[in-house]
Amino acid sequence: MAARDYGQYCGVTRGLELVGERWALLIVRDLLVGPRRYGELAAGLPRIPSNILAARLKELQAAGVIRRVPRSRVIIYELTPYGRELEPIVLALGAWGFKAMGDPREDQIITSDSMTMALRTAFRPQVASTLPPTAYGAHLGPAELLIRVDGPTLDVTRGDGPVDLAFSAGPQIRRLISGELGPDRAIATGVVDVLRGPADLLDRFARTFHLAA
Amino acid sequence: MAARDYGQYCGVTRGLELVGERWALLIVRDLLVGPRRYGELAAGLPRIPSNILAARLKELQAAGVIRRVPRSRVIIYELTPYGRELEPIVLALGAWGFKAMGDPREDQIITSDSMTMALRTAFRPQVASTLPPTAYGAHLGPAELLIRVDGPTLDVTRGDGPVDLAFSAGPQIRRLISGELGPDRAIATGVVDVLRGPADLLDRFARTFHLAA
DNA sequence: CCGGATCCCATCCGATACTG
DNA sequence: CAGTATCGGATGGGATCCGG
Repeated sequence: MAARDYGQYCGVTRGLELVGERWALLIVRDLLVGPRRYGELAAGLPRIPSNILAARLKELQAAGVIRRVPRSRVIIYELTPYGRELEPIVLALGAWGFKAMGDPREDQIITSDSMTMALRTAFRPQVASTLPPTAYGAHLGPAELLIRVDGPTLDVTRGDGPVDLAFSAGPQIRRLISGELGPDRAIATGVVDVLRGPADLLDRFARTFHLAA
Repeated sequence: MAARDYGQYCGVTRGLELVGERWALLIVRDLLVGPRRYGELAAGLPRIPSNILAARLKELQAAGVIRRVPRSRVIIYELTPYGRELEPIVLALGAWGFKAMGDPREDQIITSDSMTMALRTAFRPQVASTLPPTAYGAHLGPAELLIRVDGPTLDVTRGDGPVDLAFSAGPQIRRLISGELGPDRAIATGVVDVLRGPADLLDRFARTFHLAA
């Protein structure tokens, strides 16, 4: 343990010792969406070697950040209350990193958990409160998300359901979230493809989810 | 660059690519206190190898987080506005890590920059507003800090000056900040040693600086 | 000195293969 | 499905060296 330790008695160094290793905070990010099985985590982090995932899970468990729960023949990993306290930090880091996102590269993928957290980051509860409850079905690359906004509360789940507006988009949806592209231009340029429902609901979506770039 | 890249198009991964490397966020932490020279950074991060420090400075510079400023024969590193936006994240991570700090080990040191940031994390402006302006001189291991509280504003600098209360303490001061130890018991047990001024001002200090454990 | 660059070794990570 | 085992290459740690 002395090797990876920073040798300082300081809250920041302690925090980094617990979740500063490569991949660790991304595991936390995905677990913030919900409990996950080993294979689900591996699928959501496609480039993580399995030995690293196994090692991180053990370390995070030893650090009291996550818990390994055997549940009816399968093993589930979930955040402890202490681990859940990382949520504002992960969201803030996501908002900070969002500003440095350029255009997507060919080899960069979108996962449903990362998009879910991005939506939570971009969600503006006070704006949403002024708008009628709305359900969106977003097909974002391989992820199919059901986004339900009701007043100041947001609920994002995987899968399908009844929606007011269904659309598909690629990584370029960032430009809609950042306001770089208006909803109408997003549709005109093909960044967003409306599948079902009135296209002007995309404006409501863009006002509900916004992140500075 | 493809090696250390996470392969996802996501704000969190982007943020981690910029400041997620080992030591990077600690360099940011120290620069949040103020601009620093190479040697000052090296002194504040005693276990960092010089090649790593040099490499991180270049990477952070390329990432737009810090700036290298030649100033009258010496080179100064300082945060860019974008880098300064990391402050709430570093403070939040420090508060989170604070909860996982046990008792200090022999080989763990305290630096003045890390203590300065810890004080900023623990500072409670709304409490301080109700108290008279106060200057503290804190001798924390090798760090001598001049802590000036005036209403909701906090100013921490290195060095000496006129103070209302001067005290010295070691790493155990964490137990005072966390409330685990009351001011009187902190003095009685020798955790805090009052050097000058009325000892009851330590109570004011403890109310001004508090962090949950 | 200050601000690094270089070298060498230990450790960690990534890719793939394998197992209960 | 949930991990271990293994191995080459990348990265970090520590010491030393160099140019201004």
